[in-house]
Amino acid sequence: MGELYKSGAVFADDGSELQFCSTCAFGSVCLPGGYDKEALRALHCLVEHVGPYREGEYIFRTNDPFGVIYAVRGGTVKTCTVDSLGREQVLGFYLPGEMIGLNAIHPERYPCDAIALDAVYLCRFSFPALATVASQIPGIQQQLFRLLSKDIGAASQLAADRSAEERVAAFLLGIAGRFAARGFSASGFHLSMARTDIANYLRLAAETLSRVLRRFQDQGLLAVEGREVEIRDPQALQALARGA
Amino acid sequence: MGELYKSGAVFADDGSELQFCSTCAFGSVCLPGGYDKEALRALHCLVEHVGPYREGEYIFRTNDPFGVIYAVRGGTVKTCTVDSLGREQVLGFYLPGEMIGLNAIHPERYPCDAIALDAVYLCRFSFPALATVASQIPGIQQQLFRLLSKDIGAASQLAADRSAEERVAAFLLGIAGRFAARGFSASGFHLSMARTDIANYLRLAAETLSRVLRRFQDQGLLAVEGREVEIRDPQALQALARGA
DNA sequence: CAGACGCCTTGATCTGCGTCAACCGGTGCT
DNA sequence: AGCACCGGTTGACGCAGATCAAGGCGTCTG
Repeated sequence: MGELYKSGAVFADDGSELQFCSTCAFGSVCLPGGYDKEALRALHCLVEHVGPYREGEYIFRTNDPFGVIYAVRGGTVKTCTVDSLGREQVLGFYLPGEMIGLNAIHPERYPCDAIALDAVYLCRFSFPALATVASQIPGIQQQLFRLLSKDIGAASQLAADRSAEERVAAFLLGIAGRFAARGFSASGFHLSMARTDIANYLRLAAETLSRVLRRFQDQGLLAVEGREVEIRDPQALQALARGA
Repeated sequence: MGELYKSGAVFADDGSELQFCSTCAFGSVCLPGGYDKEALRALHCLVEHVGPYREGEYIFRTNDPFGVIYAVRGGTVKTCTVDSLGREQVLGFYLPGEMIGLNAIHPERYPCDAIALDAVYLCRFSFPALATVASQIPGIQQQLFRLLSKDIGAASQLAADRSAEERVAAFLLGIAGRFAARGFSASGFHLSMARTDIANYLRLAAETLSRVLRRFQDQGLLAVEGREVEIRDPQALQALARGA
């Protein structure tokens, strides 16, 4: 396995402003060298860097009034709801470059908790301010629409009716792809979330997740050691994820 | 049971333009008498009325290139995907006043099929044109953000890990609430979708849905007769939906 | 009008996954 | 060092809901 992902919190490599932005959700519209300098300036003057949040800290809580959205700069965040009789439901995990809080626009309150899973650094955007900028800069409005639309797709994906093996395979490939998109290794990586959280996210019992991982490992599809994962046979996993 | 909902396709009562708009997703920003006359004019000149689509007709298909979104004016639409081995997954049902196609913005292709369940009338909006209007009229941009955000919530709701009874109870109350929001009866209504579709949407077998409905009926929570539903004890259903 | 087909329901059986229980190794606290 | 605790794994068992099978009813078709 590689080195980068073993060193703890996931981060853009050298920590410079520029590197942060290259992994960010707005990267495509506001990277220096990209065609939209104006967008870059506008965003840079409305973003606030916040963090670090420590493991277990809340970034926002269910029912907090909505005002800001966040982009993850470093670390990992989970969002979850807890229903009327205390059952937790993990809604998502967010890696660097991903956006949190978009599901709060409609109810105007956060409909879930957001919790740091390790040391978390964020960019905070006032949503009203961002909306104003968006109405002046089409690229940014467009990007917001895309991000929102993408989240609908992600949630529908989760809602699909699939077996334990399909879900686990799809989850691992999904994570791998997201790491790859940020320039990390897609074959070996560190999971910053507990088995419990992954299982909950996949709507499985932790025991079931454990058994599926063992089975995959016995079949040589991957190697798992604690939270370190190495994908050995992505083709076969793809096939499983699609319901072979 | 009442009369209106027995007469077939669901529609705003008198069919006038004004009535259509009062049930529409943009109603709140563009109703005459509302404060934003400008928005009203802008939207009215970019909307196209289309339909009727007949039962079973496709409004769009998976992988069609994205260009337009639709608001339902009359009738009911279902969206669904079919996975690599032909398993269908119903993603949603859309009643008058609801928006279809928002999940296509990101991939720039429709990620699902949209199929008419009865006689369907739609308002069609070119999305690029709508985005342009949105950047000039804050209320419309805001409304689009809200609609997108709402869909994330709806999809997450569906993804929640709940028992057959919880899902069915929540579904019926959800439909009732949406009818009520459009000015129809919340206690008695007509389902325009087949049991198969509802079951699929709820990730249940059709047989399970049938049994749960029977049980609810035996407990006096509701009366079902084919596709006619009458909610008898909304309190109790609420309790069940929350996982009593 | 007869037959066929689709939709829904009901009953019997099967099974994937949840639940319960026990155990292991690592980590932090006293 | 000793102990408690937490996260993860494994095995035995049970159950909610899927699957299989059959039958009823309404509608379309020839």
